[in-house]
Amino acid sequence: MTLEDILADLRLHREGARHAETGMWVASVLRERIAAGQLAPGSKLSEEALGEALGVSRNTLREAFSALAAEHVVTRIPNRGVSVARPSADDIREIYRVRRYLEPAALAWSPATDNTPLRHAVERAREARDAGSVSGMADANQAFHAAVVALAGSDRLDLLMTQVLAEMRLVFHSMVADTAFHAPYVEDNARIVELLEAGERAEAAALLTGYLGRAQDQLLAAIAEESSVRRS
Amino acid sequence: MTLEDILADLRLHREGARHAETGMWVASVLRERIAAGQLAPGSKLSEEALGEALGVSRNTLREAFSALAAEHVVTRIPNRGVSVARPSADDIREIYRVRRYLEPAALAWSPATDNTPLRHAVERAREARDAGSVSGMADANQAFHAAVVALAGSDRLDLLMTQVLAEMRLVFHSMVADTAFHAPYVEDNARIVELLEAGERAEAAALLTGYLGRAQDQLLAAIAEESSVRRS
DNA sequence: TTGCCCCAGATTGTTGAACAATCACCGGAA
DNA sequence: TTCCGGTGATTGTTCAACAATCTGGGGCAA
Repeated sequence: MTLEDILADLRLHREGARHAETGMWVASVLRERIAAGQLAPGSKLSEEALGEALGVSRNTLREAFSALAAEHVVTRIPNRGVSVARPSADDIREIYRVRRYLEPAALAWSPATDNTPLRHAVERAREARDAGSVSGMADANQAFHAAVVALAGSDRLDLLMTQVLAEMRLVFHSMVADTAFHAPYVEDNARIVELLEAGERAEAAALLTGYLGRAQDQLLAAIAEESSVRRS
Repeated sequence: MTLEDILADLRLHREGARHAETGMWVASVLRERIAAGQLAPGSKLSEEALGEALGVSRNTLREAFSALAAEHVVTRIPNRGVSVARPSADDIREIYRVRRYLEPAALAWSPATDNTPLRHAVERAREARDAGSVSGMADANQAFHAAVVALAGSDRLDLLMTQVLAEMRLVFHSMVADTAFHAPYVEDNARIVELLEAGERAEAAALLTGYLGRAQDQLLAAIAEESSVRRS
């Protein structure tokens, strides 16, 4: 799908939401498109073209860009505009740095709460794996990790995790996704839920920490591969 | 100092910073004023008055407001404008929820690094305490907790902590600050550094967790007191 | 008097056009 | 080839206007 097609598609969304929060509405539309991979990492987002497509003024569009830039969904370079973020190796390291503190802490120190969301995510991941759906597995996995952080019951931490997971989606979009990457983690997640329900919080946290370290290394290797291919 | 004085003072700052990042410049000026307590919690920030005072258009000012609202420094109510945030009891609970996960995690799981910033903050706090400077103690304490999170080496977590601490300053501004509140924590912080240097990370984290819980309870009690006084 | 509706004034939300500043590209000179 | 300078395109910022919404108060009925 070319960028022209995307713009044409966006033109169809130009209904409601006039006045009061138009900027945020634009931001959510773009966020959605980027998360779905319709706007590939690195794509330049022209103010004029997008504004015309969404039926919104450049000023309002700019407000949306500011919000997305704060979320690292989009990269803004002064006088050169914004483009869909393309996470670097350093970005991946930073993402996992955040996750390696947030997720084990939530597992280890949260008050006992309902963890059906965790079990549900594991179940969905198994179904997706058995159906051979890569995107299904990725989605279920994201839901699992979001649920882990949600144990802490903090809106701020949930928001941070949401943003980090959105950036993770960008990472996946800029590399080839295959079943082999996601599959092993399905049962790791299941094991974490077991440990958590057995009250072995420290062990659950330790397992998760190790697993996040391995995932990071795998991604970094894949990214290195990818970029050397791109160079050749 | 009346709001009129503040505006007059701001008018003097209208030099440089034309083009390229004016919006962020305005945001930083406001952030500074709010952190210093010159703009009290609850103050309404009129677009027209502020824009005129800073010599900046309403559109640019709006961009600054968006940034500050994302940081919870300012509260934005649609069609009713923005005002300096006045943290509620729930906000305080949320702040401490974030801190009770972030800070112990940084203590417990960070790679061994240089912790002279921690020692330095403790030293500054002791000096401020001995000099009877409440604001000095508050500043040193904030520096200590920022340094704790900085152990993790994550820009994102640092940023989150910075925002949380900025909100803490607002909490202090909306209540009477006294020496008795800050003093006991000076030696607690010193003890945490000792434990950390002795390699007793888990103990350091546990001490911090308990201390944060107590601080939260104290603040909630103080806020309840304050608001009942305000009502009478 | 008390409570409610509705209206005018003020403020915010959004737009479109304009100009300044900066960048990317391209052709010519050494 | 490499460097330099101009030119067009895009972004950064301002301004003025209008639409939408809120606030406060006056009049009206109970």
